[in-house]
This record gives sequence, C-alpha cells and structure tokens, in this order.
Amino acid sequence: MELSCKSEYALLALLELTAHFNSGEPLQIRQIAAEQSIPDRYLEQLLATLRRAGLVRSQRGAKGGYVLAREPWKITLLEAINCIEGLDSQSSDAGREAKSVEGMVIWEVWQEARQAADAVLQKYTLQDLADQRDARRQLDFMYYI
Amino acid sequence: MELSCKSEYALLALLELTAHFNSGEPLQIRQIAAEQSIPDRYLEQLLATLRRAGLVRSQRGAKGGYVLAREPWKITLLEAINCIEGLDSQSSDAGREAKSVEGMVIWEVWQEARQAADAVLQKYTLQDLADQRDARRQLDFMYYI
DNA sequence: TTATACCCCGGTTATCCACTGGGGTATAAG
DNA sequence: CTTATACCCCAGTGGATAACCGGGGTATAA
Repeated sequence: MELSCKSEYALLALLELTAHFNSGEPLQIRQIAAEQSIPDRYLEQLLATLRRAGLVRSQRGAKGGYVLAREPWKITLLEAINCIEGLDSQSSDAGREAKSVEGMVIWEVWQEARQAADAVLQKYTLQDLADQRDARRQLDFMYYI
Repeated sequence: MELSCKSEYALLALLELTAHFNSGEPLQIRQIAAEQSIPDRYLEQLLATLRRAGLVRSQRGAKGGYVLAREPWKITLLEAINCIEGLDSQSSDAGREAKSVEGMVIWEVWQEARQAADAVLQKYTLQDLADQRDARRQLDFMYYI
C-alpha cells in the first residue's frame, strides 16, 4: 500500500511527455531524467516497460526519443501504474482456491478495498494531472508575488 | 497494493480469537497456527506486534494465551492491517516537501486512492468478517447436502 | 560515414519478507 | 518449591525484489 519509487518515476516521465505532447517532437531520456532528477539508466528501463505495454512509442537514432502512444486524456493513472507495477501473474482468480473459508472472506474484502483505490486511479488521466500541475504552478506564482 | 502474507496471517489469527471471544478463555499460538496452517514461530511475532499495538492481550505461563483486547465489533480491519503493516515512519507529511510540483500532484492523487481503500477497510470489523464466514460456512453446508 | 539515442542483458547492493532457532521469564498446577 | 507450560526477546538465514550501474549492440538523421 505504498507508492513505489518506480511508479513515481514512471508517472513523472509520463507527465513530462504530456507537457510536450502538443509539440509533436519526441522527448529524450536525458531530458526527462534531468528535469525530474531521475537516474537516467533506470528511467530507460521504466520507459522500455511502458513501451512494451503500448503506452509510449519510441523513435531510435539521432533526434529520437519518446512520445505518448495515445492522447494524454485517454491514458488513466490506473493503466500507467498497473503496467509498471506488473499486474500479470497472481491476481484475481488464480492460486486463490486452496484456502480456508476465513482466507476467502479476507480476500474478498481486500479485493473490495483494492477496487476502491483502482476506481480513484482510473478516473484521473495524465491530462488531469497536467492540468492540476499547471493550476498548482499558477498558485505558487501568485504566492511568490 | 497487495495483501501480504503477514497481514493475512494476522487477520486469520484475529478471526480465530474472535470466534473464541465469548468463551473468555485465552487461545494459544499453537492452536491458532494448527487451525490455519500458519508457521507458529512466525505467528508468534505477529501476535507480539498486535499486542504492542494494544489489539490483543496476552497471558503468560501455563494456561496462558491470547485474547482480544476489545470486543470484536470494535476492531476494524484498517486498525489491524495498519498496525502490522507498520504505518509509523514515512506517511502523510514528513519527507514529502522536497519534491517537484509534479511529485506533489502525484502524491496527492495517490493519497486519495489510499484513503478510498482505507475507507473500505474501516467499515468492516472483525465481527463482520466472522459473520460473513459463518454465512459462507452455512452456504457450503447446504451445497454439500 | 558518423554521431546520436534507443535497446538488450547482466551484475550489484540494499532491503524486506517469510521463517527458524536459542535462550529467558512469568504463571498455574502439583 | 518445583516443574511443565506458553509467552517473550533477539538474532540469523534464504530468497525475492527494488533501485541502480555498465557494456555493448542497433537503428536513424545529418
């Protein structure tokens, strides 16, 4: 029940890509890493995961980099977090039948809690976060004056 | 975002204590461990944590064991899980200010998701789970006939 | 052709989880 | 008072994962 460093890095990178989405130009790992103080070689792996999941698209060679594969208002936080946190193997039904009755009841309640959290993450898109960031920046600016 | 083995063991033990709450007699680690197939020496540590958190009370010596410190309908799952999962050091406000604006926005959304999950866990008490278990057992029994 | 920037794979250190074990201490029963 | 019981504290181990670092390969624009 904790936001891993991994997920936060990935979201930060996605937000950076969202900010540059309108330009049409790809963003490079070094730029994202420098902007958000993320170790670049590590970020590279996370972006590779996002690419394999189909959330971003990459361009190799000179003038290469990353762009969002879809519009930022069509990518939810749930999608982003799930794909880097790895939802593949153990979830839902598999490996959950050989338990006691108590185990089943506990598991069902836990599922309900997890779904509640997922619902929150699903209602926010990358665009929403970018908007919130802009609003926050505006606030900070006014406070500075 | 995953139910750890630790938490599940603790909840199973608490449910066992809930079932024997009316008898007034303390339950021993060996009994709980045998009933739910939990390694007993490991369960011992979890119960020690629950005791330090004030959720269960222990009696040492012969005829000793554990009892719930409060009535089972006054102990929520959120309490139980939080105390064994360790909510102590890093949460809420500490260590979260030296971040970028993006980091803050991400953190706030995450908090909202976590609170949604917590709300679900808070509305269920140990008694609720025990009742659900009984209902489930009844169903299984009828199915068996 | 060459510089660029992604791609793949493997290693390292630290941390945590699930679990085991040894020895100590309080308590009820005889 | 002794003794068996059952909790108490602390320390260690194997495996898994997280967060990184680094080397070398490959595609692409200039």
